[in-house]
Amino acid sequence: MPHTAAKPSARERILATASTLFYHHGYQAVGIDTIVAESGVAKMTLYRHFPSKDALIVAYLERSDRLFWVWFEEAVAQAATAEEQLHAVFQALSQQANSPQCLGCPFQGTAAEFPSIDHPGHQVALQHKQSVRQRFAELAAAAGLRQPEQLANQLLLLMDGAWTAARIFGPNNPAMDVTAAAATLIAAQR
Amino acid sequence: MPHTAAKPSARERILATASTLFYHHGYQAVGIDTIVAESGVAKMTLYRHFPSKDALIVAYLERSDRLFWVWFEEAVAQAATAEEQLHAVFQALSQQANSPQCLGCPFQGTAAEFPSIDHPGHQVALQHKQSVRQRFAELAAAAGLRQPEQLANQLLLLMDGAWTAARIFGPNNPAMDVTAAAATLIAAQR
Amino acid sequence: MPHTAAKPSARERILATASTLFYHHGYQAVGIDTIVAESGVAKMTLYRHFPSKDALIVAYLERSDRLFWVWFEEAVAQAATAEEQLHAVFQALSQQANSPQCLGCPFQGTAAEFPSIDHPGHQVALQHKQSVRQRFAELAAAAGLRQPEQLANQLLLLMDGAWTAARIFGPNNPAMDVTAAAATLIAAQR
Amino acid sequence: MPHTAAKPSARERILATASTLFYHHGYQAVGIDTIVAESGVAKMTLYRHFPSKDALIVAYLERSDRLFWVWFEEAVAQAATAEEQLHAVFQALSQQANSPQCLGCPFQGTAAEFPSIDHPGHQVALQHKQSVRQRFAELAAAAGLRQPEQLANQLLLLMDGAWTAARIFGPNNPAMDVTAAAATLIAAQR
DNA sequence: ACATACGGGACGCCCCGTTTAT
DNA sequence: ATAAACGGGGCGTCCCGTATGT
Repeated sequence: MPHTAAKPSARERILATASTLFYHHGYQAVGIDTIVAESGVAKMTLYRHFPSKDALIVAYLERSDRLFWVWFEEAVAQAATAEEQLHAVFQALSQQANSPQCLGCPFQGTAAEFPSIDHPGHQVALQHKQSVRQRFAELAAAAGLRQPEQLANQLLLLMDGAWTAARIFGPNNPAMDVTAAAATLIAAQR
Repeated sequence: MPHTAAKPSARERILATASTLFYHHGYQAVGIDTIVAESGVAKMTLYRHFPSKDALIVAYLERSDRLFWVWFEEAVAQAATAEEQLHAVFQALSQQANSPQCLGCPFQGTAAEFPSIDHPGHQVALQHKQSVRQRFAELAAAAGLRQPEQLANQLLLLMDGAWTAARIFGPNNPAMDVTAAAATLIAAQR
Repeated sequence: MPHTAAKPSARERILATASTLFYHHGYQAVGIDTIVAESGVAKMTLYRHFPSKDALIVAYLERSDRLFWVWFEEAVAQAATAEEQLHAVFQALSQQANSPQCLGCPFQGTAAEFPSIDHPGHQVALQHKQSVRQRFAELAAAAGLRQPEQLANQLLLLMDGAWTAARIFGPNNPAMDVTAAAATLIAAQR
Repeated sequence: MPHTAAKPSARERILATASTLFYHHGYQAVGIDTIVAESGVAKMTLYRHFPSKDALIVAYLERSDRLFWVWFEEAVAQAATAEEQLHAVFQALSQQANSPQCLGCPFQGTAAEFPSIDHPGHQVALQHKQSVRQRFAELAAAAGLRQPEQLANQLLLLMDGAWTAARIFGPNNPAMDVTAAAATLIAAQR
């Protein structure tokens, strides 16, 4: 049964609308009513698919996580060796963080609006960052670098610094030098 | 008997209370009534000193900026040469970002809750980050390093990455390796 | 089973509650929050039905006007000739003004709390009194009395004096003699 | 020691200012700050002379009572016999109630804004009205009329009706016929 | 599934009567 | 006497989640 894709399901419409709004304005600034109005569904429909606003936020974050890894592995796939793959990720990051539509990392915003580490949104953000760190460590180990765990930490710092720069500075921000910084840190572990 | 300011002024009490609350819970999660109740002043008193919540937020950010520079220059003052001063800053950062009470950088949270670059809070955050970047460039130039502007960008990325790690991970986070990363980037420009 | 409006609508509950509170305590002494709490509705519900407190006051006054005329015409209906109808009104007035739950005329209180003749509440009060005066004139003319306009003025003075007595004195007030006074004034125009 | 009257005492200035404001705008609509500003005294001075706003209201009402009786007895003094004195009072009333600056009876407004009969202001109003009723009864008895108590009640109703008309209608109101009405009621008791 | 309403609660900004400090 | 402070209250708005009616 081919999904004819002509009519996106209500759930997807809601999630897409909420994603855009959350990413651009934050969570508390976007009300349920706005999401309902912009996605053109009834409020009860939203609450049948997402039992609460927090659940919708978590769904948005999981979607963001999936999209992040698509982007990440796409960059990785363009290089052959593990070390080159690390460089490729930071080249992609430099481009992404300086593109006009980039507003930084959704998980940073989540941790900012929900500082309590117990909040479900914060938990998703934490797990996401841990996964990124681990993926960096995997690539560093595969590249035969000396201290893969320490390097993974340092690369994570660079990446989050780049996302922050994108958020605060807008385009043409300090993240333009993140590729060189990553290269320096990687080279130091060779 | 010197009356050594035994009773802090109402303005300072309000600002101190608001600072703690804003830093721990964000802006939209903290209501004026809560600030009024916790600081033990009347609502009218608050509104005489700060004409709006936004003005109070800006005052909090300016205070945060002052405290940041006190912290920064204290670290700088403990080293002799400019290059050592850069190292000192990142040693202090590593400590600070891994201390239990650290919740990251207030300006990052500000930019997250007020994504529009026109918002007064976002503007204060932007100027703060630009000042940090410039101070890094000054120190790098004074140290006779080769590309002070690029290095300043890279160090700013590291610093913001460390603040982000503190916010998301809590204590014992990847920022523990920020000192080594900074040292590597600095050494690469020698 | 006829569903005979078993559940009074929110609008009516609000208006009934507000009417009682306004009549007993005045306008400025009764807050929106009190009305909301006593009528058991949400504040937004109140503001959906009445866009402002002034609008609610006007609705209360219009309701009072309707109830006044129901009371007035009920008294009129108990007599046959126009002159007897005038007497009947003042008999009802004497009773009403001396009943324990009577607190006088709502429109007098309105004009007292909103002295400016331009205020919407004052305007409603003025129109109400003009209507009463006109109705007296109609009845006087129908009774074939000599100076119906002057008599209408005088009867209006008596009626408002009775309402004032009820308000200030409570039960057993000078309004007990209003019926005789009206009879004397009517007889003088025969 | 002749009081040179050049410098009215602070107390009198406050009371005069408050009287004008209370009479024109009511009690709850006039704030202490306004009275302080308009009378040009310090707030502490006001509170040294009047321990509370209610006390100031009572002082205003007592002053109004004194002025009322000056006005009343001035009218009485212009007639010889008791019956003519009653007529004179209502002639003065008709004039007063139709003068442009007349806003009705302060005691009616008091009873309207403070419906509870226990309120100190309401009490002053009640005693005032009782005194007027009694003075009418005295004059009626002195004139040898038949039912002085009933007549006093009726004349009080007329007077309060006239004050109400002045308040609600402004100038050119039904109180223009109050003299004739009083004359009719008096004649009926001759 | 849409649209509308509802209940409960919080919030922002403002004003008031009164007291205290300077 | 100037000025600030204080506790309490008020109005109008918003939001979340639920319950209607069609």
